[in-house]
Amino acid sequence: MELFVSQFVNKVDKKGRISFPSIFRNALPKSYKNEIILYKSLRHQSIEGCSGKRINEIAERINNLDFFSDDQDDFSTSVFSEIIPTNLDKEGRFILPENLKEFANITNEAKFIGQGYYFQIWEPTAAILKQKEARNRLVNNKKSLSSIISEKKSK
Amino acid sequence: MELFVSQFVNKVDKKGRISFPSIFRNALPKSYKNEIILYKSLRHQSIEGCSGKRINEIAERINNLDFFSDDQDDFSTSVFSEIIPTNLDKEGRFILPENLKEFANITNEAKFIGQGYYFQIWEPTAAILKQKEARNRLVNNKKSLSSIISEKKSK
DNA sequence: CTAATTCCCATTGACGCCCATAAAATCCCA
DNA sequence: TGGGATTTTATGGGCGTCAATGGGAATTAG
Repeated sequence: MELFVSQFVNKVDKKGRISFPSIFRNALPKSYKNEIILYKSLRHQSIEGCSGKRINEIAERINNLDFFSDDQDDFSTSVFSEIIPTNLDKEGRFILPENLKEFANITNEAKFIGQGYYFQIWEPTAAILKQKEARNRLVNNKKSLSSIISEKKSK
Repeated sequence: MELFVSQFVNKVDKKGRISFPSIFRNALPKSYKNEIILYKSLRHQSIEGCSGKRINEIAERINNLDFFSDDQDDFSTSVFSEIIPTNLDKEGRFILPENLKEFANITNEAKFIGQGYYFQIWEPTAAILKQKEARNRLVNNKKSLSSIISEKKSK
């Protein structure tokens, strides 16, 4: 499966449009081209997004939670009721919904951050802070990193 | 698996391109020919890189982390947003991204250093210093080297 | 009918594709 | 095995295409 990787700062134009980065477009599954799913991050003041295909996979995972658990209900509410399916135009742009822009403090520019199977959209300055923190945690935590990166582990 | 070995100094041209050494190209997996992944080294002021295949293997492990964990988000940011997938042209060259060049103080020339499963790209003068230090540490520490080698044998 | 959204066209700069050359490495045959 | 012939590699540069961006026209929604 293709991954969302790397990072890009793009501009929001007068009409509220912004280009979805080219290599992110290429990471969308063929059968879900031209569609992305947006939602508020549960952890940060930022927007998150993914392909329609991934939403279906998440639905499965949630469905596998205990049917009567609070988690199941909370996630159904938080995730499914809040997601915003969005279409890309022929130039690969989409309209950033006003309430999401406010939530993430985005005005003229936004930074796309690849997260593998999903992506995030940040106000550029806030994104830099977030990345520094993540990198620090990584450096101070080499042991757990190496267990992820090292060759023959897991599986 | 093929390894990245030996070292080469190549030139950065006006367009910012540089040749990926021929024997490094041959070390790329067939299904990931023409693609390399670049990122800032966590240890040094240098660039590191690997094949796309390796990144996909890491992605799988991260995706297997608890879906709701903070670690999952941290790792995704630190790994996926910081890597830069890059294509080789038909002559085996690629564009050295400006921010990575700055990070490693590279201007006209760069030194490729094979590290086995990955490689490094250094400003040539800095590379010489680094290699001397590494060699001195090894020579002053033969005992631990032999223990590394015999460990491998016993596997 | 007004406002929002999509379509279409234009511009600019970056990048990929192609061709060319010189030097180095490899081949090959007497 | 020596040395010329061929292939590969590193490098340079022209040019077409594509991505990001802007804005007018057309279309849809309410």
